[in-house]
Amino acid sequence: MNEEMAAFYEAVYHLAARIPSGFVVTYGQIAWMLHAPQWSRQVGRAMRLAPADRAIPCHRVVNGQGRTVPGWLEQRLLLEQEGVAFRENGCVDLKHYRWKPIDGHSDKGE
DNA sequence: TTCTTGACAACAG
DNA sequence: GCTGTTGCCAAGA
Repeated sequence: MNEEMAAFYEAVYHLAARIPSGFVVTYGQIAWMLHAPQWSRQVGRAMRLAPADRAIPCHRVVNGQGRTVPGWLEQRLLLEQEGVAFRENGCVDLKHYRWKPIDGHSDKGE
């Protein structure tokens, strides 16, 4: 664990803590925001190591395919309570619930 | 020290 | 659109 890694983890926690209710973000997007798209896996690892002291809504973080964490059914329930709709296959509509810290209403494409 | 695993993303079928 | 395989980087045994 280097200082850079620790800073990356802190950035992940800080960003995840900014996720509003009713919206979700992907691991890859978080890594992309931190200028480290190759560290998408480390984002997921940071979430698993997410300390309760930060009160991080890690349940609002899903993978790029919109699928929830296998083995963690509670995540789906929590998101449903937030207002996020799930498909029959268990995937989330990232097209409608993907949170953007830079812009949160434009979805026309660019 | 090396090998295996993992809350993933991207590409192929 | 969904499932399966490959590659990335770090942590654990």
